[in-house]
Amino acid sequence: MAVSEAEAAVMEVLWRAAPRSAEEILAEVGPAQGWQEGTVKSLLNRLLKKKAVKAEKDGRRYLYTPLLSREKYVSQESKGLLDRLFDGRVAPLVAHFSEQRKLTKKDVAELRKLLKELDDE
Amino acid sequence: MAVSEAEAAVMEVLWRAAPRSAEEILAEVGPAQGWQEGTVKSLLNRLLKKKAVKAEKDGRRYLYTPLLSREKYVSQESKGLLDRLFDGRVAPLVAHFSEQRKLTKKDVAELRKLLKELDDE
DNA sequence: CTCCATCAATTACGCATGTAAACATCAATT
DNA sequence: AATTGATGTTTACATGCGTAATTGATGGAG
Repeated sequence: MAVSEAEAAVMEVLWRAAPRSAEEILAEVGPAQGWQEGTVKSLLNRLLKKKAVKAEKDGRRYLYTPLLSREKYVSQESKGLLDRLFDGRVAPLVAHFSEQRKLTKKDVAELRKLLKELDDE
Repeated sequence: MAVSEAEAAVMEVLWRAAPRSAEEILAEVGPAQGWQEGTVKSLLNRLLKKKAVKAEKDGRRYLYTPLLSREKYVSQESKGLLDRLFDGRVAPLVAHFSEQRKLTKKDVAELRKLLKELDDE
């Protein structure tokens, strides 16, 4: 079962710093998403069921820690999109953004650097 | 309302060639996805409701044509992923694929070419 | 004309999701 | 010990999705 988008918002908090209590997570994600307590609790429980986080007791409450790494999650999502829309190839994806003028100067500079580094191998 | 993944599979058929009848669409997408008639009809109707396709009567049946372009769909999906996972910047996305060794020789060659063309502007 | 075959439209159903209320537990306070 | 406040657990409910069966319309065969 995949981690949904709302669940991912909770994961993001945990990826920034963990372990965290439900209260801390709510404080960080609640306002931005307009969520309240029950919602965050539910998301945490679904993440537990999906083995994307684990919880350890800390006195009266629990502290949550990610089990699924951000790297892994990002990989899955990215690969999914790439396969579905660009036949699994990266260059067409970048070409797409280029056509949409979504490449900033900084992007271009970084891409150049990246390619140069690939050369030096 | 967003076009779902199953719906997108139907759109792909129409993007390849349109207008098409439900029967033709089924023939092309059914076997690959393991769908049968009713499923494809439902998806077509949902796409109609979402204004992603239009239908025009052709004798006893309908011919379907995309209203949503593939370009636009790809843009929405790509931008969504980019914003959610890479803070809206392209270079980190490519760096990610590079680290995952998902860049083929061909990708690298094409990226080089792309950057060169950007130079010539 | 009536009946059948062919399409499309409607309805259905289980599961995931987003969102949250209700309930349970338990430590701390009165 | 009883109450309260903080937390976590369970249940709920509307919506969307994947999948399909059922119903409805309509043009062609007899």
